[in-house]
Amino acid sequence: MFDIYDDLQQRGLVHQTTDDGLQSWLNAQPRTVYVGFDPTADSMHVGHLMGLMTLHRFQLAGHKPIALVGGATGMIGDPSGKSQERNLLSVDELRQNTEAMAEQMRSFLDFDNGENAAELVNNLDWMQGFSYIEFLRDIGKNFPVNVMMGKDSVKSRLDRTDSGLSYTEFSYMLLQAYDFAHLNQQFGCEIQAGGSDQWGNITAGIDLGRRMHSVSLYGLTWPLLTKSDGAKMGKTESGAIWLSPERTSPYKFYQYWINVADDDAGKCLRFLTDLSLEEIENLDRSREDEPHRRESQKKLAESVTCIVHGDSGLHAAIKATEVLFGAEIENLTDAELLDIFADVPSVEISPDRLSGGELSMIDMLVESGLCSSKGESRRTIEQGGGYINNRRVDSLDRVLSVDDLASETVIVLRRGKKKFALARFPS
RNA sequence: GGUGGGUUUCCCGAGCGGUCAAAGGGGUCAGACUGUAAAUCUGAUGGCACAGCCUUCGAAGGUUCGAAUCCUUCACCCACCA
Repeated sequence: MFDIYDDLQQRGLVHQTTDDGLQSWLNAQPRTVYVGFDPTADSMHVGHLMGLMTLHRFQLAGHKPIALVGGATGMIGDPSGKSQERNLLSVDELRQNTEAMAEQMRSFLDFDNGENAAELVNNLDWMQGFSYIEFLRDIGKNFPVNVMMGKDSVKSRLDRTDSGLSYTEFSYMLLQAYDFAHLNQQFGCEIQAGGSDQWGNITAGIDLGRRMHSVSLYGLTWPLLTKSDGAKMGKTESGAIWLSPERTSPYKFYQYWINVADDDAGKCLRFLTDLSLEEIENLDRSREDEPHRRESQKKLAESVTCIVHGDSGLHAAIKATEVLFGAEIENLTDAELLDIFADVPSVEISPDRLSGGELSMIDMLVESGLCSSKGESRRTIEQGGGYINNRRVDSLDRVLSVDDLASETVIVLRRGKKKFALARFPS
């Protein structure tokens, strides 16, 4: 067992705690900690990494982690940090999402290592048996509305004139609070961790535990992971970065971390990797002294991709990176190319047009979707932004031929630095 | 209800009878530099059969050799007065 509090503290992961004695309490004996995840989609995304890694660390330190998937709370929608009432998901969607997320947890937590094996629970299991009357009598009775009204998550919504807060969302914290009390009874769980926006819900659970069972519970929040420019980590113009390879390919996932700004790299390394503090400090120094080597980003991308996608996913991502950012592409097989460019859009074109010498680069860029009009295509080529197999096209009249095939039937097109498309000419 | 002002290309915003596909800025896209970064610099930025042609300036009509620019009607927005 190592000092988890000290570890979290040094990594900057302690935002708020409910008790100053938390550190010694944690070190006294193995404890059971829980973090909740709402099943809002059929995959988790980068935003969930903080919670997953926190549980992961607790487990490494010798404590018992419980990952709670909110099958029940997900039906309500947490108003914390949300500016608008949420749309309700269907029971069916929630069930699928819950299962998919549970599967993804396996990369982060060990569910069968005996002593402090992780537990996976779904609050729907204990919530669905409740009748409304029962819940009001047993649970609701313990919540003073005036206290609830004081919570930031509620207050901020009441202050808005453009979007209110439904009774349903207002009641959300009762459900989450009950989860904590319930896990305490069932698993002896005594501490709940969460993002800083969960503070209100966590303390509500602690209050409930004291009122219902006279137990002392603890809470811990981590800071929100944001970028130095204020934006949310894990969001790109094209949407969130997901953990599921179907939604975000390992290559894209890897690239996201490779491209993390220097200013954010240190934080990400501390929050999202298992690297020792000593290693991280070395990387900090490397970023300072030889930033061009980007050791931090490489290490970060490697580490995070590996835990999410495993060794094979990591290797695929690195291989793809080498090809995409390497020299001219040639002498590869279709299989290799299609694998590497798995998440690149592709168009299928009749091979006759290739052998007939009638397929111009101008048309090709438009047909592949890299350019939206011939004018744009023309411009791109004129400015040196059009590439075939990573080799720049220098003439507006360039016509594609069978000699341009990078593999049996594929030509790799590129616009600018990073936008690729595949043209396939199946025979 | 009355009187003025507005509606411009992705956004903001100039233009006020021909030299207007329409200044300038932002954004975006390419290029250079670089570290697959940031900053910076350069170029591009309606479509096409691209030294030319076609379609755009709230909508529909009209005046004129010619209109984003003038007139009429309609729609929406803003300001001031009731």
